[in-house]
Amino acid sequence: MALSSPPESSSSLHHSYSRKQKSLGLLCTNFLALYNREGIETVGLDDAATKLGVERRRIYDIVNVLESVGVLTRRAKNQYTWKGFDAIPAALKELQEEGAKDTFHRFYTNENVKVSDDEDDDEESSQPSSQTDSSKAGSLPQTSDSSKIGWSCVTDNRREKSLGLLTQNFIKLFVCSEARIISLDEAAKLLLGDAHNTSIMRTKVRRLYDIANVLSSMNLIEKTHTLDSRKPAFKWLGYNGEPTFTFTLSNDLMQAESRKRVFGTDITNVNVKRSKTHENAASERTLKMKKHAVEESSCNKSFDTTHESRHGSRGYQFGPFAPATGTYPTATLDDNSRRAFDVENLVSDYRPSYQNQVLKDLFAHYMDAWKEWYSEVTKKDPLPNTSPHH
DNA sequence: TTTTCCCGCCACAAG
DNA sequence: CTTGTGGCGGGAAAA
Repeated sequence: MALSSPPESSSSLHHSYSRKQKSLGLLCTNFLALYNREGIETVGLDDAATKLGVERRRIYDIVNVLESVGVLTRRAKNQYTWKGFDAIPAALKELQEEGAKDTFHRFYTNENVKVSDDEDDDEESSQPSSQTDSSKAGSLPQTSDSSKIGWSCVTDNRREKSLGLLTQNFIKLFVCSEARIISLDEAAKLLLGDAHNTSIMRTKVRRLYDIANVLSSMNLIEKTHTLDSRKPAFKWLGYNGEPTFTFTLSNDLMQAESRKRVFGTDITNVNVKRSKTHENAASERTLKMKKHAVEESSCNKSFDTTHESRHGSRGYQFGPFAPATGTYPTATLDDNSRRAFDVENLVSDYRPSYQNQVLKDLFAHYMDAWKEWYSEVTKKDPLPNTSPHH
């Protein structure tokens, strides 16, 4: 047993295609690592797709939900403005107010999810002003709607059918109710208010999975289980700060990232395609870092006492998604720490993840910080390095 | 088996 | 027309 990792069957045969390395959540994490640093002000979709080695389509998914939370704003075709995590609080507040306004009176109880059967979400209701679009119009008395706070969700027309709105509505569920934990099934049902059409709901849930994954990588929510610890569900974390990688790395990484980027040659990210691909050789035994079992519950709670959202200053401060409110009935469970998860993906090179020089460099910095953090948390350092911290 | 959810077809809006 | 955006759901990996 060389590598920790999955409980896969016996001999590790060709590690074929793995969905985990293609997940939206991971992609989002990388996206954030790439753009969440001072100095960034615009992000181009092509640029992102190229650097991250994915198709455009996926970038749209991420960008749409990030925009729903204010981290990004569409500026023009193919171009977005980076607002950063600092824009989240305001966006959240806005959602809350907005949600409280319209028909979003959901009464939840700590132990019982009660939902009235009447209609529900779709926050566009509000003023029943029949806005029969087009056809001249000339002078409309109450035109109003001149976006007050940047992106407003009203004013939207046909096309705006999902993802962005779904994300906002999903967040409203948390932010406008007492519910701290909601399963996607419940969310889908609530955000649908109707549909028992399995088909409709199935699709909705698929979208929610996508959204939940990127929201998770931002640490706005966390995967857990319902109170009766049965069905998987998500817990609202709010804006506690850290987006996965919070430390700022030195300049050399910046440099690395801005290394030449030519159009014709995209990164080597091949499409392993899904299917039982035989997998190309590439089995180079290189790094084989043994991942210490972090399960030592020791590392949990620690940086919780003072959660200032001021990230950016160097230093580690990983936010291991930690069970801040440590309410895990039975410890253990799938504690796939985002962090450990990422480490594993980045370290193993027998499988190409979203590669790029950027990530390699990022990983190096990340490892250093991790070592430091590790030795501090568990008074024993994994290596001769001793952190000077008291 | 069920749950999670990636992939990419293809509709439709912009150039 | 071509290109940019993104619904939508099949079906395969993961649990």
